[in-house]
Amino acid sequence: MPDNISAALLSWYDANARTLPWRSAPGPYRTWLSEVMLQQTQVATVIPYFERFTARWPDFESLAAADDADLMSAWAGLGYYARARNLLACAREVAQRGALPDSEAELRTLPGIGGYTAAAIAAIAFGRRAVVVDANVERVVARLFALEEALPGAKPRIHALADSITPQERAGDFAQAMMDLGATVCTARAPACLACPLRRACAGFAGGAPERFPLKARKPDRPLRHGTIFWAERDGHVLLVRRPAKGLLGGMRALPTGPWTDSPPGLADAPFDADWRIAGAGVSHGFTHFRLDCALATATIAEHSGQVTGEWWPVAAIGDAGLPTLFAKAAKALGRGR
DNA sequence: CATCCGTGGGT
DNA sequence: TACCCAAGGAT
Repeated sequence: MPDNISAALLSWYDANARTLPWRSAPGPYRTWLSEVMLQQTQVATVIPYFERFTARWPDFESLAAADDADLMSAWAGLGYYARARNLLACAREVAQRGALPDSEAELRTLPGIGGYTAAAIAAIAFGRRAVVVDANVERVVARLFALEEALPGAKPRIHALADSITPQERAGDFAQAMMDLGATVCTARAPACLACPLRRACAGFAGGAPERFPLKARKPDRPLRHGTIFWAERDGHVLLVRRPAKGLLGGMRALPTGPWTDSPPGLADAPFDADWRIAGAGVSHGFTHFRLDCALATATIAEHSGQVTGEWWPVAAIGDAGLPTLFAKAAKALGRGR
């Protein structure tokens, strides 16, 4: 049965593989870059970022020489900004070593490369047999075997089952085929079982309710937190700061804020004394594990007193500052965004 | 092992 | 609308 599954899937893939930028001119650099961008991020979102990155930084050497701020700005909007910091650290390490290692174990030691990404690069870029398990594979496997054990506890079991159906040859194509299948046929909400090449082998389909798998524990509600975002304008420029390297939106250029709190903090934590005014509209933003409501405070000043650490950015070019979405929303709400 | 870490698409 | 979900990794 395992051989039947991989053969049927590879045959389907040969006829139905998606055309994706990283599948043309393949190689270690493009495979690595795409896999990092695709972590917890959908294909449609990644494509324009991948195109811009590969046009500007076509190989490890050019990326390794990139300016940190330029890299972070180019990543702005893609989320999970630790990926961008690790991307740069990884590129510099690879440039120093001369090449990306081709074994799972060595790949696994590089910044930003965990178990999934190491397996994916080994299989896709280097033709190694590796067991590649992402959320698509988890879903397809859970349905194929009608797995009653819930995630995340079922991960070891799913990995073993994925191993059992991974072929000795073409493991990279097999992995990509599983992900294409999960993204286009074996989807989370309404799987298109009648179009599935694995239908006859699928215990979930046989049971009549494949969409029930994989079982998952319900996630707790996200708490609501509050903050204030400060828009300080002087002579056509707005004050921007660099957030601390670690933590939320770490390392990103940003508008000044105070810490997030359980109730609206108002004008506490303003970057300097001024005639701050709360704007009529605020911004709401959802993060992975909490929701955030922010008031917007504005001040226009002739010159600031005291030390202000940050940079004064042309308001007309605020769209080029590389701001994370929360702050891009704030600029837009104030009529300064694009 | 549980938390933390973004964002946009789809329903 | 509110929620689930996505080519996960680091701590």
